[in-house]
Amino acid sequence: MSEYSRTHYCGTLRPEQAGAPVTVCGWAQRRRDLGGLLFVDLRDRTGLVQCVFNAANNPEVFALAETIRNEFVLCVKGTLSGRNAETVNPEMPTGAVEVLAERLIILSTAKTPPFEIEDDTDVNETLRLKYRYLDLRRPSLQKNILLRHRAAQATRRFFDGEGFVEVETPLLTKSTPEGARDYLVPSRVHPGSFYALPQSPQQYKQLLMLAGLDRYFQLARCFRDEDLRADRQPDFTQVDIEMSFVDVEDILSINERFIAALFRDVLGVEVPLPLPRIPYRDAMRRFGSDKPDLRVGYELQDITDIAKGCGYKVFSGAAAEGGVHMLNMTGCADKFPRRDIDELAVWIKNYRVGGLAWIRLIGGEMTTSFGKFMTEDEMKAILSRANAADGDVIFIIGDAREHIALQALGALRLECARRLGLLKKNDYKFLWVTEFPLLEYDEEERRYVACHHPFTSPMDEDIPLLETDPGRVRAKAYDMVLSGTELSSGSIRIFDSEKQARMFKLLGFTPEQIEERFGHIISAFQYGVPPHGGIAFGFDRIVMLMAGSDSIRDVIAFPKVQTAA
RNA sequence: GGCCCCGUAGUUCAGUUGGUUAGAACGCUAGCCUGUCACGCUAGAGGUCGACGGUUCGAGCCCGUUCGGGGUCGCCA
Repeated sequence: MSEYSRTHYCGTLRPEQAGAPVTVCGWAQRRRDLGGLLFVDLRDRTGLVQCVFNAANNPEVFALAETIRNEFVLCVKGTLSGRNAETVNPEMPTGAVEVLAERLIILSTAKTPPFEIEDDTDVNETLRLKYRYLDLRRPSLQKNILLRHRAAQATRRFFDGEGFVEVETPLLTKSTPEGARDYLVPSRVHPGSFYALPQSPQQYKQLLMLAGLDRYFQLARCFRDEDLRADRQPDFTQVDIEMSFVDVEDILSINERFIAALFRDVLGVEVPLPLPRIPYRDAMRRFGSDKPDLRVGYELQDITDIAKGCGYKVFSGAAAEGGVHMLNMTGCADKFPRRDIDELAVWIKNYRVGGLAWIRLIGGEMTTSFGKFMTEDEMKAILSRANAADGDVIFIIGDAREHIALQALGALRLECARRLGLLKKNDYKFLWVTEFPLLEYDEEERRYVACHHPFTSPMDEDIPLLETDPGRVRAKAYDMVLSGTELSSGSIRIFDSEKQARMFKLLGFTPEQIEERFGHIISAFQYGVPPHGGIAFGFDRIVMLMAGSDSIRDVIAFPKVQTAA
């Protein structure tokens, strides 16, 4: 035992231990010097405890204590003492006790930190990241890191309990064929060649199914060389899962039980199961998003039929090729005065739409941005479909590209909800979005590309459409969504080599490209493939939402900034 | 790559129409103080107003460029 061997953590001391000799170690949070009496709040990861230095009892120790400054690292030996009733601090968990210091070891001195190590200081994030080791001393970040740890352990417990095997897959891999940009690592052995860091362990986990591991999981580090967002880092962690002899139902069932167990174990929050399921197409039409936020009640409505051939050229033009959609913010006309609507009309252009049409019904009067172009009947049809009443404000967006109109209106729905204060942090609204499209047409490459990845299985009933109408084929692909954030994404894989060949052909790969990019996995698939599928959760995002944080950086010990530095 | 926002003591901010020596709070330093806990009191130090250029008799403030940071769209199989 060294002379500074700790007997107790600071934040754990309670009156029951009074009278005991204690040795506590930590950082000086604050010093209160009353002349002959000196108080030091000592901090470790469990919290604070007050240490008392008394000049009358122990002048030498007191003299040394007077040199203590914030963030000095100390070892204090003494006796734990219950405080007199009038000196108890009810604000602190350890407020009923204090350490009467008999010995002090200053283990390390410290410069004055560039910002105060406290939760309620709102310090510039750049500075906090520069001194991340100091930032991480703040209780709120310590709490987040601990929360992340508990979430990771709960994840391992759950999947271990369900018979999953944790397998590590390589970080230095062959470049993946499609998707995000890879991070590259030069090879010493093969000059001019590069390893790619994995965007996900996709092909490895499928090989593990071929290998007969049956149920695999991994807390997998993944890398994508794309621009950052508040909820996106180039270097992140997935809860990666793959299962054999399953179809969509099995995957959804076990993974919603996982998320329920996680929220119960870590937060004490009960997630009602089964989670609601919304097919992708409905999600887009009702919410203008493939990750709808169900904390918001307002839904979109399709008025393409009414808009078709109406007097307003903007609508009729959009309706002819794309769609016109409407959002009635019922009873919110007074919350969105004309000035705010004009502001939203400018803001919405970010979403690549031409503008925002609106109807405002207030005080028995109707004002609208487009009424003069419509017949009375056309206007009535819109109001009737909106089930409009006095006090409503209705937004309408049309575009020749229907998904653009829907996405813009979906973004507007969320922006309105944000302004109305409807997005509550502790309101956890989960759902599955299912039946994602298998393919989408890439205008630049002039071919269909896989929405998910080229191993995603089409839905059985849509297989006949593969060659005739590829854009309409739905996939056995699903996302779990929590309050407007995509938590996970997965699919059932193709395990039939004939079907896989059709898929590659559809994607426009030449035999040479297929051999070069997927040759390895295709030859593996000739040796007995179980039906299999999986999913991957964005672990950082889950923890971010659990922590009630707006930024993924708050739950990563050493995050990157927008320039990926 | 596009759009929007931010940049003034160590920190968080204020700074009038462009006008003398750029302020406050917290923090820091020194002194006093034996029951504080955001201790108190007294005194003090601390600024290239992100950088560069321009307009002006005069710029923290106006204009341009640029750097750094954030949000977002594109992008993210």
